[in-house]
Amino acid sequence: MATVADRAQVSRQTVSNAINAPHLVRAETLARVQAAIDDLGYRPHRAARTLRTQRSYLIAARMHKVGSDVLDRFLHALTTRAQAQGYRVMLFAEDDDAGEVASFDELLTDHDLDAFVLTGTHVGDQRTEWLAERGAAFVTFGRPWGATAHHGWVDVDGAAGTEAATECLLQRGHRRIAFVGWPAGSGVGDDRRDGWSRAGAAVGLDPSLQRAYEDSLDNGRQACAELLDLDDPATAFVCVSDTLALGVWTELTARGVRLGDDVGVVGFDDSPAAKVTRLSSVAQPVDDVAEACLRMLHDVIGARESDDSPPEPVLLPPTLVTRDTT
Amino acid sequence: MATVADRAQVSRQTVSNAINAPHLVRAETLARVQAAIDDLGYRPHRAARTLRTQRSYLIAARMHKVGSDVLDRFLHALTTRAQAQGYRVMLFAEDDDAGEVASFDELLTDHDLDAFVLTGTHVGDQRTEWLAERGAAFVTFGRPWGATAHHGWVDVDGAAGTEAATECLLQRGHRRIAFVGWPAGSGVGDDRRDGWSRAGAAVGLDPSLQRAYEDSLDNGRQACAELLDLDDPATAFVCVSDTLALGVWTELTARGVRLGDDVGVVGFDDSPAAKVTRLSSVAQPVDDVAEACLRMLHDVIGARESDDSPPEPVLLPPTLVTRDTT
DNA sequence: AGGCGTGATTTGAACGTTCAAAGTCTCGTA
DNA sequence: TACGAGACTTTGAACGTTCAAATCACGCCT
Repeated sequence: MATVADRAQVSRQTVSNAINAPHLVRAETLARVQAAIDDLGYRPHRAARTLRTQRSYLIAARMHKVGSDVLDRFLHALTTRAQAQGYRVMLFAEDDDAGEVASFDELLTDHDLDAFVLTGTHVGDQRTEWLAERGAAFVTFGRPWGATAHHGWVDVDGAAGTEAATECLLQRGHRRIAFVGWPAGSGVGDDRRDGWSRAGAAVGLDPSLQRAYEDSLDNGRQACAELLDLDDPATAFVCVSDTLALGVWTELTARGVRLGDDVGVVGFDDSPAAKVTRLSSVAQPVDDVAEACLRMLHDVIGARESDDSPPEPVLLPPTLVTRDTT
Repeated sequence: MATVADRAQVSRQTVSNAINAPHLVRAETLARVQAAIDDLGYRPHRAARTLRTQRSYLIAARMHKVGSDVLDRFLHALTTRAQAQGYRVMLFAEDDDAGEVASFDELLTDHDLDAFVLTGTHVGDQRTEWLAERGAAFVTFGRPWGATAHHGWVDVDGAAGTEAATECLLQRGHRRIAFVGWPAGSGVGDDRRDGWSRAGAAVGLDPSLQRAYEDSLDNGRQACAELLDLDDPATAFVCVSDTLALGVWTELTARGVRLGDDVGVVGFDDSPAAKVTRLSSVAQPVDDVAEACLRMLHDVIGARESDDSPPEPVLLPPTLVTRDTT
C-alpha cells in the first residue's frame, strides 16, 4: 500500500480512501491511484483490515452431518453467492448445540466472524439465544420453532409441500391417503403433517391414517406394511422425508405393487435416490433459500447495533416433482 | 494480551512465549501467566497473529458440485479433523481450473491461506502446477494422472476396488462380466477399468465386454440394454460409478430380472441411492483419506522452503460392500 | 483585508500480535 | 573479584491496514 501511495504521489490514507470511500477523493487523484493499483497489482491484505476494522468478510456455516443432500446443496449455493459478494464461507463441524455454541464463541472472538448461518433449527434451540445475546449477526435456515422470532429466518413452507402432494394424490383418485411422519414435537415434522391434515380435512379424509417413526428406511417399510395391512388399507403415502418414502417404496416394490397406478407415494427433499427410483418428491428451493439468507445477512450486518427489530422472515414455497409414483 | 501481561507482572512478549514457546519461560512464571490467562479468559486474536506471522491456520477446500456424496463426506471428515488440529476449513466454489486458480491466488495473497486440498485431479490438471510454482502447501485427493508427482497426494485404489468386485462376481459363478465405464482418458475411469481387466484376464474373461458412456442414469440403462441384447449376453456388470450402476439397475428391474440371482451388479462409491436399492458397491474410505491428507499437509506446511522432495503418496484400499445385487 | 466554510489530503496513532535484539540475573570458574 | 555463559525476560519495532484529527487550498462573504 505504501508503494502504491508513493507511485501515485499520495499518502497511504488516500489510497485507502480510493478503495473504501472513493467519493472522498478528487476524480483526478482517484484515477492516478487506480492506475498505480493496477500497475502494481496491489490488493489489500485481509488480516490487516480485519485487525483494524473487526470485520472479516467471513461467514460461518456448519458442516452438516453426512448424507443430507438438501444441506449439501444449500451449502454449495451459499458458498457461490457469498463469494460473489466478497464473502467467504468458513466451516465448522459440531455434534450438538453445546458444541456449536463453543464454535461460535471461538469464531466470534478469535476470528472476528461477521455472521453465522444456522441450519436445522429445532424446538428449544439454544444457539439462537446465545448469538442474540452476544449481538452477533445471524440468520437461520429454518423457523424458530416454538419460539417467537427474535432474529431473521428463511424457511421452506413444508406444509404447503405436503398439502400439494396430498392434493395431487386426491386428483389421481386416492381417498385413503396416509401420512408417514416423524414423532410429534419436531417442528419440521409437525409442520409437514399439518399440510397433509389440511388438505385431507378439506375433503374429509381419515385423519387417523398416519404413522410416526424415526427417520430410517426400515421404519418406512414398517410404517408402509402396517398401513397396507389395515382392514381398510391406505392406497397412497405422503411422507415427511425421502428416507421414509424410500422405505415405503421398498416395501411396495417387495410386494409387487404397481407404483403410480395402484398406489401413490410422495417423498420430501427430492434426493438423488428419489430420482433413481423415480419417486415423486417435494423439492426445496435451496438456491433461493441461500439467496434470501445472504440478502438478509447483508441487512443484519449493516443494521447491527443501530436497529433492533429483526428483519422480515422469508417463507418460500417448495415444488412438487412428479415422477412415476403419483 | 497487555492486560494479561499486567496481571501476571510480565511483559507482552513473555505472555506470547508462554503460549507459543513455553520452554523459554521459567516454570514459575509460566504458571503465573497461565493463571492470568485463565482468569481473564484471554484468547489470542487470529487476525493479529496472521498479520505478523503470515500464517492463518486456514485450509482451503473447494465446494464440489452438488450431488457428490463422496466429496461431501470427505469434506465433512476434513472439517472435523482439521478443527481438532486447530485449523479451520474455508470454502470456495469454482467451475473450472482457471477459476479455481483465481481463487487460489486471492486466498493465498489476501487471506494468507496455509494450505489447499484439491479434489478431482485429472489429466492435464493446471492447478497443481500453479500451486507448486508459488511454493504453496497443498495435497490432492486424487493422483496426478498422466504426470509425475511433484506433490503429495492421497488416493483410493480404484483398480483394486473393481478387481475385488469382479472377483466377487466370479465366485458367484459369473463368466460374462461386463464393465460399464467412462470414455477413455479420464484417469479415474481408466484405472477402474484396469481392475476389471486384470481380474478378467486372470481367468480369461472376454475383454471386449464393455461400454463407455458419460456418467448418467440413462446412459447406464443404455449400456445395460446393449450388453444384455448381445448374442452372448452379459450376466454381470461392474460399473465405474453408482450413477451408471443405478442406470443398469433400472434397466434390469424394468426387465424383471432377478437381481443377485440371475444377474449381478456392482457400483462404485456406495452412495445413499445404492443403499436404498440394495446395490452392491465399492466404498471409498473417505475418513482415512481426510486423515491422510491432513497428516501430509502438516508435514508439507512444516517442511516448506526447506525440503523440496514431495512426501510419500498414500494409496488406500476401498471396501466392497456386498448387498443384494451380488 | 481578514475570517470562514468546504472539499481534498495528510499525519500520527492504533488494532493485537511476534520478531530481533538487547537487557538482567545467577552461577560456576579463573 | 571479576567474567563469561546460559537461562530468562524485556524493549522497540514491525506486520498492513483504517480511524480521528489536523492541515492545506480555495473561493466567498462582510
